[in-house]
Amino acid sequence: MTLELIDRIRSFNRFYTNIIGLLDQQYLDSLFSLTEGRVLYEICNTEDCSAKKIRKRFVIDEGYLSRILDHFVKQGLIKKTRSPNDGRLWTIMPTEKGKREFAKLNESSNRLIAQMIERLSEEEQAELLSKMERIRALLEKAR
Amino acid sequence: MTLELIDRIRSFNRFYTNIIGLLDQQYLDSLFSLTEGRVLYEICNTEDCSAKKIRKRFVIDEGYLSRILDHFVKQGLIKKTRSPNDGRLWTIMPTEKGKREFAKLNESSNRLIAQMIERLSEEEQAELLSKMERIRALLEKAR
DNA sequence: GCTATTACTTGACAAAGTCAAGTGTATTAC
DNA sequence: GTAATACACTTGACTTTGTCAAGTAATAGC
Repeated sequence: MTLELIDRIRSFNRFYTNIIGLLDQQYLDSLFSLTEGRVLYEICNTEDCSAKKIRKRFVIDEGYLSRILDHFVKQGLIKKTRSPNDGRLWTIMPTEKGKREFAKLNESSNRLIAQMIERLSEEEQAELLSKMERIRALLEKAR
Repeated sequence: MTLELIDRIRSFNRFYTNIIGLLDQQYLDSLFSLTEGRVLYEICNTEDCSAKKIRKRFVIDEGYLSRILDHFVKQGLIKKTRSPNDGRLWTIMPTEKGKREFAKLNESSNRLIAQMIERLSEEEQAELLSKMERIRALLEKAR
């Protein structure tokens, strides 16, 4: 394996870290931190969501997550109910307000991505996506 | 522009955020935070480096950067000298120790990337890189 | 039923990042 | 030339974000 190859992959990683950083700046204007946004995303996109399931999706300290969820409850964004099957688990459901806030965040993320690619032709946009998905397939295969 | 396209790009972004997150965990074992590592990288890879130049490479609070540099000086990783041309600027140079520490960090990053792709064939590795570089070209063009 | 494990919570703390005012140097406008 | 302005960086005060470990309550394994 050449160092050249690795260096260039790392260069891409720095580049893409910046891209993600730019996109994440939207959170500065929102009510949410980046991590809170990610948590809300999982809550709104996971069947029978629980803290346990969220922690399977990405690395986050248990206590920190607990506090974020607590904060969401206080803001009226989610409801927690004890799971009927297993009393240690809490089932987490977004409230109507939670769904609305998530939809807002979602739209603003969509707008940003749209801006990011608006100057590309349709062909180029399709090419971009197909390359992304190929990268993902390769990296997942390599795990 | 279809929503489907945007959704799938966002899905890639979440995926790649996790990849970068995994790679960044190496910093937990090192003497540096992620941001410090990035700053040290720029110092070791920029001609006539200054705080101003670092801030052109990525978004970082001026005061925060100043403190990181101060910390590096105290650790003996860098030397700051007033620029002869413009007394407002400080020229930042890594010391021998700074270069060594950076080399360590660098090697451990290289190892991680090597691990990440070791199960791919040479052809697949080359394909991965070429797709990354095409993505970068497209996104830079679109700016 | 006793022990161990699991899911989550809480307290204390540290790290990371932000904001605004402050210092010294350079540039611009007259 | 000098007064006003801009620039590069520093410092103080602060908030946000994240971590660690001990604690509570429920379940699982024997």
